[in-house]
Amino acid sequence: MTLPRQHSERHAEKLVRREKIESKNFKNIIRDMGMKVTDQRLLILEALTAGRAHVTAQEVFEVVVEKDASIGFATVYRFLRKLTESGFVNEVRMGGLAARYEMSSQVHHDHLTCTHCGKICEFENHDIEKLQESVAKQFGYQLTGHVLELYGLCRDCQKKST
Amino acid sequence: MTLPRQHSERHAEKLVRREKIESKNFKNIIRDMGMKVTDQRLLILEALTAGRAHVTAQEVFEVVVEKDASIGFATVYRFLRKLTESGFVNEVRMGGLAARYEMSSQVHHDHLTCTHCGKICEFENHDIEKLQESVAKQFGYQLTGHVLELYGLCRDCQKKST
DNA sequence: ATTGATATTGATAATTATTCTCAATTAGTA
DNA sequence: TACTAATTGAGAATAATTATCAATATCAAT
Repeated sequence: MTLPRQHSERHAEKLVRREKIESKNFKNIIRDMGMKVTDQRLLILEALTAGRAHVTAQEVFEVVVEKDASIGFATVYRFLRKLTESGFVNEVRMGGLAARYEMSSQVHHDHLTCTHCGKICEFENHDIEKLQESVAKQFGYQLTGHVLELYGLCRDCQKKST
Repeated sequence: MTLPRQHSERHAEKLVRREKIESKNFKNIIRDMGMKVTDQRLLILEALTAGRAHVTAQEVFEVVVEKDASIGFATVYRFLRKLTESGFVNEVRMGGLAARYEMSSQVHHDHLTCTHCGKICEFENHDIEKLQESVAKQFGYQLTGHVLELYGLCRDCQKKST
């Protein structure tokens, strides 16, 4: 299947422009962290943004090594840690499994999961967040993050189980 | 400091009685799991109940090895896993740190964990629980459970990292 | 552009927590 | 008491992550 030439050219142009913009943003992210901009770091950020969310360090490494066969996984681990510490990336850990990473979205949310069908609703509740802060303060902790997962039966599954 | 003889005798009696009762309960827990009762397993349960909550496998091992120098840490790990799978024990994991274990209590509580040293505080906040209920209701869910883990820097680690 | 101080890199060793293996021992039962 | 299957301890194996260090690349100042 071929597209009309004009269309395809415009498409290519757009891609190039977008790549430049992203690259610029990536560079700014790295500079914001007070670090030097390197090809390896740009590739890692690209992999995190382009691929699916919740990837392991190994998965990031496998994507990046395609474009730069000489990269070492220590570099990936190192940079992921820095990104996590700076808050640009979220680290999610489950059991004893490898940590998974995702670009932190600006929009914070928690999850409400149906224990029967697995449907997930995202929600955000400012009052809960404030109470969490106050609990942490009460114990002398400086809050840096939280995991709140609610489990229940969704409307559909409540009907079915009756 | 010495106590009046009578008192001290009664005290000793109580201790013995309690030990027997606990030992019986421990045996029942093990039998409920369909496993054989061994001295090692009784000692592990004793350590989990007597010591402070939220201990690592290594910490359990260190307590138990005092009473039975020949025990291997594989035995501790193995049994802790079984206890966790059977729900008699709760496993709490934070970051890449060692898992921590506690006897599952009837009293519900959430955790506030230090991301630096792994120290865990338990808390209970009725307001948060009520808000969770209302979020669930809002989405038409019938709430059955939740996980709330707060992460932060404890007072000590805040000082150290300055 | 060249240089130089310093950060970064890749390879590999080290570490940490946990699990696996297996021969010897032990608990529960017949 | 003897048998059978579960359990044990020691140490090897694994898996994820971090530390080490000499070689290289970045960036700021010239």
